[in-house]
Amino acid sequence: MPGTGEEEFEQPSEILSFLSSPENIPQKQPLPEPSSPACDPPTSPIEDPSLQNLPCSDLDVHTKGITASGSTQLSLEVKERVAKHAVMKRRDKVLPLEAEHTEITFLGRSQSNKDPDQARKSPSASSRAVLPPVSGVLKSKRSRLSSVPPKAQKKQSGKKEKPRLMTPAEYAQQLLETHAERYKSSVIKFLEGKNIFYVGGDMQYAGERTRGRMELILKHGGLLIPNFDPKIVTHIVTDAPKISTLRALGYSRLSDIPDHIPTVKWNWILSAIGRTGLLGKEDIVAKMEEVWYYAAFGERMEASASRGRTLKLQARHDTTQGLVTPGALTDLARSSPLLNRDLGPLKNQVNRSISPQPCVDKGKQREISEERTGKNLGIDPLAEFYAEARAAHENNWSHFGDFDESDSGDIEPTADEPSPRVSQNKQKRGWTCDTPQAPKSPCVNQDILEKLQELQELHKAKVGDEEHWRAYSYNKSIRAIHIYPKRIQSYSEARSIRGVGDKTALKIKEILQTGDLRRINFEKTDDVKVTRLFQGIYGVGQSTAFKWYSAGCRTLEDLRSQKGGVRLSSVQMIGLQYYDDINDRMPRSEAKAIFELVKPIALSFDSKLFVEIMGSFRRGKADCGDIDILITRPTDDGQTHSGVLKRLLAALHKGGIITEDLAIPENLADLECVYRGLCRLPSPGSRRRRIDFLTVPWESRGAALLYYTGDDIFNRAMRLKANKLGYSLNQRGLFNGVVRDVKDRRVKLNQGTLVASETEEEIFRILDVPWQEPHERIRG
DNA sequence: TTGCAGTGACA
DNA sequence: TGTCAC
DNA sequence: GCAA
Ligand SMILES: O=c1ccn([C@H]2C[C@H](O)[C@@H](COP(=O)(O)OP(=O)(O)OP(=O)(O)O)O2)c(=O)[nH]1
Ligand SMILES: [Mg+2]
Repeated sequence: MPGTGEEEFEQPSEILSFLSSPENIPQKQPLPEPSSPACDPPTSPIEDPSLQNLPCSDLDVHTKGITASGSTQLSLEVKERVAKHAVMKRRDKVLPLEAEHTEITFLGRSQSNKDPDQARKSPSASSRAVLPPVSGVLKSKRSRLSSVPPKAQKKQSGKKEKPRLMTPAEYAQQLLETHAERYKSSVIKFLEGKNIFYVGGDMQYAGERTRGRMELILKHGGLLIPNFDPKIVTHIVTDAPKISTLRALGYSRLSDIPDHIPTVKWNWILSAIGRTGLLGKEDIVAKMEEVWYYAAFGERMEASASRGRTLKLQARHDTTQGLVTPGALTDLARSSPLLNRDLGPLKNQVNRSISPQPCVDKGKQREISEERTGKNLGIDPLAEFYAEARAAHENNWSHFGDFDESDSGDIEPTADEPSPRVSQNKQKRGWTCDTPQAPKSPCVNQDILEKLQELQELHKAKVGDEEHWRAYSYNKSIRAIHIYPKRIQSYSEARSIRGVGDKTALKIKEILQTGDLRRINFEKTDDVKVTRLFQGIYGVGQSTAFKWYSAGCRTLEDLRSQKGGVRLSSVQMIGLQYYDDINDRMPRSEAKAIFELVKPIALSFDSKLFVEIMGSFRRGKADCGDIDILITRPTDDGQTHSGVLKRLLAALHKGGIITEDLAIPENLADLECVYRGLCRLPSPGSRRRRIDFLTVPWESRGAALLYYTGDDIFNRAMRLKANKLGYSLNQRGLFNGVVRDVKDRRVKLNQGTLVASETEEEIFRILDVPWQEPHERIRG
């Protein structure tokens, strides 16, 4: 519809001012504009190249207006919060955008600015992760049985010149006998009086990590107990999995460990060491009393908590594993003796020697695990700590100020100004204003990213809170690594990146050393594959998928034939019927074409309607998983958009554009409602596409725009930041003073008072998030 | 140990 | 309420 | 899984 653009341009002032908020001004796209010309001739008949840019002067005027009025409006309190938050703005920010954008539309007017390679990009996290099972299936076989990839073997044989092999107990003994004296040094002996039994990852031999740690224990005044004796030992320090730890202790159950002996992780000591620079011995020792915080096993938390802490962790495990069918099935399918699969690669190692693996000789196993944890940079058991300290000083990429997990920081694409500290070391990464460029998809750590992404997808497909958050966490690690400028070289370097913890760092190390990540194949079991297939059906999630799997279904055909008596809801039937279509992403041009059919119809009902296409389209993505359309209308003339959706849907049904309904708003007359359905271009051979309508009251348009533009991860990050600042953000607005139910959060007792909702920038500004164009709001 | 966004539709 | 989706 |  070439006409639309023109028409909109002449909108009356109120609309104009709404539209001219920065997000709607055609961007002059300073984008990287990667070479490749081959791409994306916008095939849409609607695409009209003749519609050119607006003069950008609007932008300045508008922005000025906003800031002026804004500053007077900000309450002191708010300012303070913002100022406080500004601290974390100093982080080094990088524009995370995938150089993806093709065009930014302005009410039909468009400016195309094609970008080639977006299409190849991995699907955004928001898209339903239904990778065609093929990819998984094909790859999966590979090294399931050969647990030591060739590369690894080569490596080890080449570079290991290990000192004499000793068991941990032997080494501890030796230390006690020969070296104890040398630790009279000036370090704070916060371990004085503590008798520690240390369990490393490997019971057979004391690896370099184990040795280093034992020395540290002694160095800080601890007494190492070579052989566990409950009458002597006061603390058990272990990073090993439950089973190994128990074996080392000679117990068969965690509950056999006497209650007076806290069982803690190495972190317990590590963080105490970390405090030596800051606190005196007293304080450190006091801190160390909070032993539960470092409890090695959730089940034992109570025991460690002599100071009356209680726990829910056990319960949590119970509930997740208590989902009988799925849980049991998965575990059975694994035929692994280990029920707790959360222990990461380290445990994986141990596991291998136990589980029905076409086993590998013990020696090799050991070397791998040693190698992973030590060597390279990491011989030093303090490596982690150094890395952290270093990070805090010279490396602004990671741990920064002591500001919470600044997910909020992630919201910001790049620092508006280089913080002084930042500008010095890291000028390489085109700073501040200078860098409209995403880390290229062939990122230096690409191999790592791919592996982690795969793992993330696998976890996403599983049931249970645990898996859910694990996937969430992977997302963060992945983004952090993606942004990280250098090739990661070691465990400690990985560890120094905010968002990469112990488990992930170990995985990275494995990838670096072996080029592979066994955890992937370990997780990629049959049930996960099938389950992912099922979850590709619209309306089917983890729960249903696992239910069907337990009912014996394995293929879509099984479902069609109701094998095992499974029943599909009507929505799921539609989802199944159009499985391929729905899981396909449409080219941007098609989204546009459909939209351009819809919009005029809506406008024909009421020319003052605001009808825009949102979601990935507005973010400029080259392909869209669906079409998201926002409808609202100014109320200055006393009218509203109430009822238009109903009429619009009727018309679209009639015109054969909408073909199926998936969810119909409760009350079509409300100003705010949501519709979901399927649609198609009325041309032969066209595929079904998902389409969503969202109508909102005019006053909510800013918040709605923000919400509906996404991406989802960006939204969550933004909302998280809002919370941290004491606000609450949703699709209707930004609210202040929301009181939440203590214990059992999430529940709001109070709706709060509206702070902002009419424009996007207002919300950005109050939250002190630098303005970002839709195409910059990509975090998936 | 806790929290990790916040909502609507549907069965 | 749990499940799924945005 | 990560951070606090
Ligand atoms: O969990 C979610 C999912 C979506 N959204 C918002 C952001 C998103 O951009 C918008 C539209 O959702 P959709 O699922 O269509 O995602 P998209 O960003 O448009 O990507 P796709 O191309 O897959 O449609 O709704 C959320 O806030 N949270
Ligand atoms: Mg979408």
